[in-house]
Amino acid sequence: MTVPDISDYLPHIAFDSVIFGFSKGQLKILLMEYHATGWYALPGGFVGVKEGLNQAVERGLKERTGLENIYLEQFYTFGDFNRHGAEVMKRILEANGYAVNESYWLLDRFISVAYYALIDVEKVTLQPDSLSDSIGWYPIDALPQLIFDHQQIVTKALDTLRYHLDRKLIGGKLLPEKFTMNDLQRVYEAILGEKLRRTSFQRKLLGLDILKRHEKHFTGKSHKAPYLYSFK
Amino acid sequence: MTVPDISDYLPHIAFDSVIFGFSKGQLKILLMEYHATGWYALPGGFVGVKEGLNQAVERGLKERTGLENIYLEQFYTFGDFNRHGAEVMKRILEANGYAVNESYWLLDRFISVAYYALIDVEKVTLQPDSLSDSIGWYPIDALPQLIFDHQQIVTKALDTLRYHLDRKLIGGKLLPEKFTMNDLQRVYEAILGEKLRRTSFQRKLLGLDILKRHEKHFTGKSHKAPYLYSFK
DNA sequence: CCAAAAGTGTTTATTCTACACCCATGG
DNA sequence: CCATGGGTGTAGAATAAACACTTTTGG
Repeated sequence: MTVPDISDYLPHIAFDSVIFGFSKGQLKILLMEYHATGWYALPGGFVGVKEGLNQAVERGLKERTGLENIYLEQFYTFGDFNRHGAEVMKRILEANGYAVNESYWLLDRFISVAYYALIDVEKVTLQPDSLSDSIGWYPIDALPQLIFDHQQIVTKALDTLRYHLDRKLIGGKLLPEKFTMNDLQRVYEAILGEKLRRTSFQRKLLGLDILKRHEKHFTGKSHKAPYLYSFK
Repeated sequence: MTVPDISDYLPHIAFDSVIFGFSKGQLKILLMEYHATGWYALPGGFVGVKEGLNQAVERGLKERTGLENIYLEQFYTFGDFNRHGAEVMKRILEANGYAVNESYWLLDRFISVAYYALIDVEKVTLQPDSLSDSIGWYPIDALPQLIFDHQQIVTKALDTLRYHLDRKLIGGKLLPEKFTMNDLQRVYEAILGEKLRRTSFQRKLLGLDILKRHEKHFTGKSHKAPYLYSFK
């Protein structure tokens, strides 16, 4: 079995994606589980020699989720010398049946550009890569142990997401096109990790003048039907 | 004359620094002028094969300014495929007396991690690199034309600096240890590009409880002597 | 005593918060 | 007509802005 070839990619440069989704009231991210090792990692990839960095990340995201044109934001580049772990990567490759020698490129030191993405979980069709036997959603507050510095990357992604939440008005990117105010509030609460007051939240978001009100959404429950909203 | 050798550095990876300073009421940045070409560029460099990314940038900053332990913040990684310009780099190298062939590493495509730094201009001793005949301060609103995408990098650095100004309380990093409230206000005005109200500014900054008041500063002018302040 | 600039007090405006109240819905 | 959750009105609190006033300094 031949090992993946480097010649098409820039050496020492990688990207990692923290892909956020929201379901069952929880904020979750996508993780890959590597064959036979029980190790988890962020979905990532490499940059083609004639490919733009952002394009590479978009390509990687499409390969894993099938989605295009999704909200994507670069937030930090991790470049510590000791952030890689050659022995970890070697175990992963060997568990996949590759025989690698010490100079194999995947064992090298990598600088990784990290992005976070916000997607509607209903729209994705998950697709593992060749080294992983599964890809799935894990709640942000109950993640398995991650390889390398990926936990640190997740933490920084979450910090950045919270930081951007009120400034870039991105809360709705985790929901379908139309949603109720209560849906949106639960997204905000999951991201911020705290309860918000219903009336204040409603007033604040309506005051921003970024929501368009649509028809009412009848659930069959015995109470007033909420309006559906979308972002302008 | 031999050309610089790549073997000690990671290929295709660079960093660029937008080094801000404040003097004569203006916000300025450091630029290098390349020999014989009349071209200007941000000070930058490359990452040693066994060197951390942040350490590389700190090293580069020390080489150009003599300063250590300065405020430094990574803000974006530029990775478009067409951001480099091999013909520009070739002209620069040739103007320095290097004969380079088409496959020379400095002509390759680079991904560049950009940082901004805030320094006290009084503390620096400027030092050009081997390809430049000068390094100097240029007001942010009257920059010469820059090579590659360096103007875009500067613009994004300034956006980020404005964005961080109130959140990270970094205005004072551009001033000496002790300064008057008026000094600080002029820094804020230069960064934001707008006039601020004296009394509101004073109250706001004192209200943040981050300033320590010292002795009065007598200038010999016929008015009340202002207090000196430092950051806690 | 005057002009200039620094520092502070006070009033006003604005924004946020809390709570109350009313509305719609299905059982 | 009741319970439940959704939407809005309003009063109070907190914050921010605007303006006036006082203080200090050297000529």
